[in-house]
Amino acid sequence: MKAAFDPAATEAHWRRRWEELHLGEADVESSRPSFSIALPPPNITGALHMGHALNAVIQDSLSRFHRMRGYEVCWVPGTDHAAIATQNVIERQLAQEGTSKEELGREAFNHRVEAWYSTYQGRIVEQLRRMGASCDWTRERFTLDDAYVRVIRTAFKELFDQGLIYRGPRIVNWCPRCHSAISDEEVEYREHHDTFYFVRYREADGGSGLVIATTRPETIVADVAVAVSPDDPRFAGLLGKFVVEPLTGRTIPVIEDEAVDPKLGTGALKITPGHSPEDFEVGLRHRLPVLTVISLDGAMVVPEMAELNGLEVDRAREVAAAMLRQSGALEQEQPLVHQVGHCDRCGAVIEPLITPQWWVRVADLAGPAVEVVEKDQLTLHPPHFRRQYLEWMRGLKDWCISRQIWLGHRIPVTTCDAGHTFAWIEEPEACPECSSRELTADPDVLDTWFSSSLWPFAILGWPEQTKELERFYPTSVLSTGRDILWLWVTRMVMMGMRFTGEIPFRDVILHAIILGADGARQSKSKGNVVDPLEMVDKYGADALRGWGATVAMGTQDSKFDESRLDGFAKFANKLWNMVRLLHLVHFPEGEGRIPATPAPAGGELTMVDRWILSRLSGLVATVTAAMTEFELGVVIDAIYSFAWRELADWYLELVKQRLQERDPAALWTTRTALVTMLELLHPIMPFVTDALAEQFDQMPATLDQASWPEVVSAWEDPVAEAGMAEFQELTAELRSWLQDLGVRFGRQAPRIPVSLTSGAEPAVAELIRAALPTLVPVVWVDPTLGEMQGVAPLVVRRNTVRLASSAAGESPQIRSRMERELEHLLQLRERLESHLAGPFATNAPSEVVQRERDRLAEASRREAALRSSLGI
RNA sequence: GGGCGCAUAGCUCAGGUGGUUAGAGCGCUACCCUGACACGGUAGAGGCCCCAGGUUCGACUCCUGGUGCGCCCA
Repeated sequence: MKAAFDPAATEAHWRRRWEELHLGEADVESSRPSFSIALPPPNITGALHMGHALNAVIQDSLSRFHRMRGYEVCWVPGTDHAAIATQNVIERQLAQEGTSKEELGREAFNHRVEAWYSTYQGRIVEQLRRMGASCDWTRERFTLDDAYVRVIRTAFKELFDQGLIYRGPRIVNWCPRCHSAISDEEVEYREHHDTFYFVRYREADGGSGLVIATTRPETIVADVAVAVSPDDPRFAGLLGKFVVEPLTGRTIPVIEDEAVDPKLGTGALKITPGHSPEDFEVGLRHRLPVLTVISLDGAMVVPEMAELNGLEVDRAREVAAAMLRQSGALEQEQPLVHQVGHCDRCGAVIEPLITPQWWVRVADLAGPAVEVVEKDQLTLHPPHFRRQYLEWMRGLKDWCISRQIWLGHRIPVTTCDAGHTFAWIEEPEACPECSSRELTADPDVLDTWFSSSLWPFAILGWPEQTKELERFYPTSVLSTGRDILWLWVTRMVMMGMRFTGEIPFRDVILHAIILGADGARQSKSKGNVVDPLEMVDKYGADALRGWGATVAMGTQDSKFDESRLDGFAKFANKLWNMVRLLHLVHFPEGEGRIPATPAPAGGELTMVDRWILSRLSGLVATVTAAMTEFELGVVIDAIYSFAWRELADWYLELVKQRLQERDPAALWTTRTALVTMLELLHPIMPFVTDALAEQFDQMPATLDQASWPEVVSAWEDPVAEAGMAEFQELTAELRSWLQDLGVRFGRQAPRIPVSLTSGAEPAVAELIRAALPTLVPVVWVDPTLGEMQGVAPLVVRRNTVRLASSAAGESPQIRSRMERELEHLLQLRERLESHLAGPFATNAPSEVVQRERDRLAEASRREAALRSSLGI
């Protein structure tokens, strides 16, 4: 074995091996229980970032764990065509090239899109593979595949035929840049510093009227009413009267409506149903007409007012304000900070507009989706998302699923010249009702969240009743970023319930968002995106995965911290060398596989062997429980500290000599501990663990095919654990003591002669006597020999160590250390005494009280010893 | 404005059904290139566990209020 772990060389080899073994490929015919995951299909708009990496780590770790536990695992990968996002990216490219999609034409545009897809699809798959994702690549899906198109049309037609999808003019979030409607969830609210304009509307009969406050004076020309809060005394006399809209002079009524907040602005609100969602609702309630003065391009359409007509909205706002100022209607202007909707894809300001769109009637769909969470058939992790989910679902409005863009799935609806409108799966040539061949296809495309809402069952072959569906649906786990809960998870649940009658997944893991090192969300424009491949190249895939495990369970968004990867890269190397230690025993000069040796009889195991086996058994229990609860952070912490802080730092250090002597108990115990640890770690760090498992004889081709370790209760050994604890404490104290004495620790430095008096059980005393000098440069001498004057003995529990040499001389360091220690003990004793003298002694459980009494006794003993040493 | 989450070492983060001396990685100091590993070892410095009340024998942990930050929704 080489002296250091080389991730780059190892990883390529193991990726190939896993593929040769068809590791990720699910067998529908097997008799094992099922475990399935639908990979949230990444947007094919770009490469994956560290958030995707985290999600891949979670899913892959769970997949590998379940394989080892004997499940038939089916983890289906894929990508999403992300229509609006991709179209935006390509449009930006075209703009840079000085052209546009209109200039290019549909066909050439589609070629550009295909080229883009093939580049990034490959890139994404490459990234996943490099991270070690053991997906079932044979089942990879893309949301534009023919089969997927059919799924979408089938689902759409079913909903359409049942009246759950309808078309109608309603106010929508219109992005003038994308030239499309977008859903409520795709609107991002940002703070704007604008002006609050206070505008007087006089009464039609000449009265002074009232003043409204608005941020959008340009829409005054589309006002159809002024509303005030019911029973607002300020406006009581005006109700039912008419006021004059101050730009074009139209008369409009004053109405009352609950939606008006009397405390906001002036308490009077202009009502513009054509350009405000809230006003649209008010308009419906009062049967008001709708005026539209803004085009789909975001320009004013007011033929009767040349000053405004054709202007961009922003410019029109200034012009309208100027006109009002001039006419005296504008009475006041105030700065106002408020939230303004932006398109979360392109950043343009959203223009609420009335356009005909396709809608999903969600009322019927939401019910079952609420029920399954209420009844805990579907569990959200972390649990606080449960309430958020339920509240959001209960307040759900109809979902706008049509988009006016070029890219995406066409809405499968056609209208004939006789006016028959019908949905289809195969594109029709004639109207099914009247056989007319004069057909007009709907020009819109579908929201990508509609198509991806079908993902968990679409990838398993729905609407056919496939074996895959029978076998792997409902899927077991869905893991995704917590920002996707509304956009996607909720919709998958609704659609899953509607089309399959079952939940699409049992557990949903909502992981944290990975922020850039600067604390901001990763974005290309901010330049803080970290490419997982770069991290894999630099630290190795296992290190990246170790990092992923530590952040997997955070409830809070997490700043990316590269130093964590560095730590795990070092850990991988540590593991490598732990195995190498045993390997060198068997093969001092070459290659070979560490042989499996027979288990020794119980009596041959030393206390140290029994200690590490006991710890190992506890580790198996901890890791298994944590894996089952998806607590990857607990898993990696537990294994890390066992491997490094117990197995490497103590067991291997103590067993070296016995290994050289080929002590069978030592060989067997070391191998057992190493192999079990590798098995437990394999789901999270598959490369280094497989590379190391390969160094052992009688191992499966990959640890994925090993069976998950069982807790061995016979290994539990409290006696060995207690003995080792005493040994470890004495060792640590002795090292510290010697350091304070100024003892040199070099290779050339002579061993320090010390004597030991131990009141511990013979086995523990023997352990100390035999093993301690292998860890600390001391040599035991007879306690009856002369003791170094002026240097106090070291007392740890039942053991006393005295310095027997004259080499160190009188040591001021040790004296000051003793004094510090004494001071500490005095404080501790006082605290304990007052504690025990108070109500604690009578009220606390007796074992807690006893523990405190023991501490006090121990402290008093040490104090007395110290005092005598210090001569005070 | 409503809801949710968070506040722990210089930085990034764990943690605990309330009970010894609160942990990790990285960084920092000193010593050690010892036959697994310098991608290492040993020792160490560094914490009013955000603030104020409350419950309790006992609060970093539970409750209330406050402050600050983040996210989601209006």
